[in-house]
Amino acid sequence: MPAKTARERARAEITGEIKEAARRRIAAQGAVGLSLRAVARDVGLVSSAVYRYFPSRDDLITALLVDAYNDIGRAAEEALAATPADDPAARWRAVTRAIRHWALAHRHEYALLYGSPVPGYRAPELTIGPASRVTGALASVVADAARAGDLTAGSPAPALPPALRDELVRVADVALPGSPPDVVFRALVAWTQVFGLVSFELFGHLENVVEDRVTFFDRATAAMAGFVGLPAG
Amino acid sequence: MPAKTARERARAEITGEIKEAARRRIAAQGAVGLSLRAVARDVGLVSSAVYRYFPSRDDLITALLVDAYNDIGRAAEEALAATPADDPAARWRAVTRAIRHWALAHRHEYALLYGSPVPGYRAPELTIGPASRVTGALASVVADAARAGDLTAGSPAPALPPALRDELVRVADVALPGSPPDVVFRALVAWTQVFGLVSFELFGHLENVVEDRVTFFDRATAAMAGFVGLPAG
DNA sequence: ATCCGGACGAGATCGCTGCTCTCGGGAGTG
DNA sequence: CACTCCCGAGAGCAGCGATCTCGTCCGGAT
Repeated sequence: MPAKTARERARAEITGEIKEAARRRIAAQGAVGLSLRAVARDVGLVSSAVYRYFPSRDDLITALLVDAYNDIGRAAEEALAATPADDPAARWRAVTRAIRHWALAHRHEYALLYGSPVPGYRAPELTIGPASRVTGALASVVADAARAGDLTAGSPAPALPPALRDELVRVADVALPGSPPDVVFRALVAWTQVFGLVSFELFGHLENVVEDRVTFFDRATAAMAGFVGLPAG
Repeated sequence: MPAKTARERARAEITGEIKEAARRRIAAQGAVGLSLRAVARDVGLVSSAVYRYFPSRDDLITALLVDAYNDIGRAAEEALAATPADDPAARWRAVTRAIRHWALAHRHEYALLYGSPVPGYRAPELTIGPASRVTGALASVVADAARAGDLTAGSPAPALPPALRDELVRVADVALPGSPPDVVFRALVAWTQVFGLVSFELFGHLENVVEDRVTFFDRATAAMAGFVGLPAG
């Protein structure tokens, strides 16, 4: 099957060059400032030629979006794989740290993924797979600990409303198999906290508030790990 | 001093019309799609005339940014004022609910404030005042409870590193007077959680995860109120 | 009452953008 | 060898932000 014709190879190569040039321009000026004509100039093409490879500017951005989701997802998964399985709190910190690290190294791509959505732009279905890789890495930390019976019982929370409870059971089925709704709930809260914190740091809302970002982030994620009930190894 | 000349009145009025038209267009298509020429057409001006009122498109956006910060800040403060002072947990929920409510009613303006910053655009100093109103409302809930000695002691956290501790003391001085560093730390974590959750909901990251957003949000903020140590009245 | 400076709106213009269409050449297929 | 189809170039369109010039008219000072 990989009997590629010369045409196919050339096409794949130029597609890659276009994406690479677009990535560089996004890193420099952000996604909203991405100019298809500038990308074309970078790769030595005339602007109309780029349309042979991407039907529109949005499709080019979508391709980069998928790549970025896979990239941060892979970073999270690698961090997970590199951390001993018997220390759930350390695993949580490792994954969240990997997320922050990737975000700092790819500010504009992170903004593309988790910042304001482009108005009128609806993320195609094919993005949800790659998008869930990061979340899956975070979820597996909690799910693994829950399955192993390692979670410390949280402070007794008031019972969740039945409707929400049912929803969380459904979430557990796909993302945190074996976790009770209460754990799913806490995991979701911690999940939003992580990205809220990273976004605040990247988008400048921590300016004049916290300067030692590394320490603060580590402490915050550790605290949220405690909130979820992940025991320190 | 308010002896406005006809010119000044006309100028203020047209400035307001331009901002109002721009607000409408932002509500419709978001800030990145804001076209100065379209705004000019809306108010019956030629595009170059708008430059008599705003030196550039960015300055127009900045004006709207300040208005939006003040708007969400006022919403938060009003929610605070309308809630009995003796129930810290309820006050926290009220303020966070007001934030979410405003965000849902002004999606694109919220995205302008808390989404991806416009690349190359540096928020002028004059935005930081209005920007801190929301944060101030949230902070005062915690600070008031702390001053009143109402905070339940959190689970014993490991001592904060001295450098971070000093920073948090400084933060307490300006935003949470009378609160110990540990409380400031928890408040900051809860703060990022609130905006992380709102942003995730607005930017579509809760799609296919949680559908009953209202209940989930209320439970999440209640849980974070507990995390901070705010007692239920 | 007159006069002059400054504010203001219109219009033209520049360089840029995303996107479409047409044309010509060359590579792969029969 | 002939045919098809892919691909790049180029021209062109409408729209954009921004600048400049040119009349006009308002308002305060003389």
